Amino acid sequence: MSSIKEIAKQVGISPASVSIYLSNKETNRVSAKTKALIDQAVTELNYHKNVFASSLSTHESKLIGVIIPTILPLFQNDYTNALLSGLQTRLSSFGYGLLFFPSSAQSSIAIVKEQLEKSAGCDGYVLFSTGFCTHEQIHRNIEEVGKTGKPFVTLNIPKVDEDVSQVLIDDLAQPSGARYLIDCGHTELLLVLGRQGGEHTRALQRNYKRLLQEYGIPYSPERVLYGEYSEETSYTLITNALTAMPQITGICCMSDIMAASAIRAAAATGRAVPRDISIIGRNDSIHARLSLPALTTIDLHMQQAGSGAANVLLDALDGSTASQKILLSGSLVERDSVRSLL
Amino acid sequence: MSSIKEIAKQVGISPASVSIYLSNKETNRVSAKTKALIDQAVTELNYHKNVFASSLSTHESKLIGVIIPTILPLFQNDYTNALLSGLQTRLSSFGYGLLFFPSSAQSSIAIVKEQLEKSAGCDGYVLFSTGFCTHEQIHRNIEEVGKTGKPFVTLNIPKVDEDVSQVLIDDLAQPSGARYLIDCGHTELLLVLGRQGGEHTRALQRNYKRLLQEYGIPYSPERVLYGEYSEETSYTLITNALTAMPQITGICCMSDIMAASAIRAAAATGRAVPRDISIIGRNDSIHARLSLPALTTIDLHMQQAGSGAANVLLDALDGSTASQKILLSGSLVERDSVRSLL
DNA sequence: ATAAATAAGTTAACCGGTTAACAAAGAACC
DNA sequence: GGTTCTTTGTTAACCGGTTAACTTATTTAT
Repeated sequence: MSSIKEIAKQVGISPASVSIYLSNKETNRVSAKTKALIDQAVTELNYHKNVFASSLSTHESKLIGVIIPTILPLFQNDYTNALLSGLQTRLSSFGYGLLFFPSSAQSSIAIVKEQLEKSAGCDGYVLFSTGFCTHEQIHRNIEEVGKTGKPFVTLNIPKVDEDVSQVLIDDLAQPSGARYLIDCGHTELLLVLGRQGGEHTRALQRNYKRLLQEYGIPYSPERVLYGEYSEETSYTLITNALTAMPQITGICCMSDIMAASAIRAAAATGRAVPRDISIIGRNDSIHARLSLPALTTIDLHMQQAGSGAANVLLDALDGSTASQKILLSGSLVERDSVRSLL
Repeated sequence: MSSIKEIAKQVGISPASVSIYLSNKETNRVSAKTKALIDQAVTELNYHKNVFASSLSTHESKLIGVIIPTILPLFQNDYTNALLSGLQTRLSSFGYGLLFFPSSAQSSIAIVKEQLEKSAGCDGYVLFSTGFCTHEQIHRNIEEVGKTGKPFVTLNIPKVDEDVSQVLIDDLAQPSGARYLIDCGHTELLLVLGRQGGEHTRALQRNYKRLLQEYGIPYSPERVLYGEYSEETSYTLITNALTAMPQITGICCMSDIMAASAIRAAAATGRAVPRDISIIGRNDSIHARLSLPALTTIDLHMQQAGSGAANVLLDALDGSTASQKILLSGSLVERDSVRSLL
């Protein structure tokens, strides 16, 4: 590893001059001749600036820490990937890199602590909430990240009172899909949720109950499934449910993956979609476009949420101290998996 | 941001002692009593070790740089995500974090250079190859990363002569799917490739030609499509191709996404899969399991490749200097999208 | 011709931790 | 009682870059 000193030695100047030039190529404190010599030495010695040394001095690392409290492998989840994608794209265009920390812990809170442990030095953080986080844990995690004193945004988190920047997706807790099915005349519904105990699931379920009440449709627990966002679990559960309850005409799923599984489950139990049964997904991920029939779904604008979070963070990094709350609404994407009964 | 000095001051000892304890809690150079005091101060002052300062001293950052030469948003690609997932999971369990650098450049080579520019200080690198990389660029990129002197692994890269560690997927360049279709009696084939010019696509195409020759099947360019790994592009191209060439009975796709699109295209042109037309995918991603009929596909074991790469890197980080080449074979996963004509 | 401004560069302290080398006090040993 | 070993620390240099303050030589202005 060549250092700034070696460059300086080769050119025959002081390390300071090299640093001055390298951190601002337009400086007029280094002559054109010397600049050229430095450039040459940089190439010859294959010099790359040590970010760590540099950050240590400048107190700026151009690195954002990503805190995702999950025990599942990363990069395997639709929601998170879309969010990350939007985030990365935007941050990257402002010169910021992303940092993912290791963690061997098992609980949401311990993971966050462990990841923060190794992260001091980042310019800011993005805190995700996942299907593993309970209400209580979300608050603790926000508090923990807050203690770093660095700017941060929370993402994919149910609305929270704390005075922190957050990008909220209005429809995250809204059973908009179910409402649409009801509006299309369906009353015999199946609701496929994520992970039992997770805050996302709980909030959605709460509002679903309220929705049924509003329409005077009875709520029955056996019509609520916990598919755990997994295609296998949801396929099995839905297949069983459809067999046990042939009167079902509409399935509202909390994710497109589970909705795609629902299509398969419908086929497995001899039903055609949407003729015999209507299915609605959520997220408008690629699965919605690929499945046959293509899924009617709620676009949660996850990618936009990611870039929105990046914007908020960028503002804070820029010195803005006010916490921002960005509210995104989901939108219905009508495709071919829902039939109106009216 | 509290520092080690503040801890030291509060406890009334030298910063060195704090550092000694904090970098090895089992040390016997600090008394139990002092240890407790330090722990207390750490909690009270909410101290987190500055990784950068620490790495600077120890020349170890526990951070791996991920170099992905693409201009597309990250985390939106099946292949890459599976690879990253395997990589992250394994590296994480050994305490390594992942670093993604920003880049605004447009060419594969410039991106790699720019990302390396900001990365000195990582303990090692993972170099991806993408559909954007030509043969020439892949070599240049390897050379560029090699110049850092840090251990690195190449991933998702067609076999390369250089003496560098690489995880190879044997089937990356093999038209195993096409061979299977032919073995099932299909001779009127459509090949759906990725991006024209990309090395992955080129290698596969070359070997596909050879395969047809081997079986005495004529090769015709209009039966080769460049779907660009995109569901829309491939859907349009395949729909058109099926309309123009009704004799086609088998479609071999370079990705599951394109295969899923092929199913939709088949439906759009009035064909049933696999009755009228057989379709085979590649990667065994979630799309293969979700589509209806479920896709017969080639499992490339991407996730395993990722963790394999992590292992190789871990070895190198551990001091092993020999470059390793890990060879993974793809395996056929038979589902419901291919019908035997024999 | 002289003062003031500019150009080009240097010195040295600092960022926050780490670690080799050293030190002082008490315990253990002969 | 003197020597050696432990225990529990400290000092100071260093990692690689940055930057305020300073210096010297050269222009420019008056």
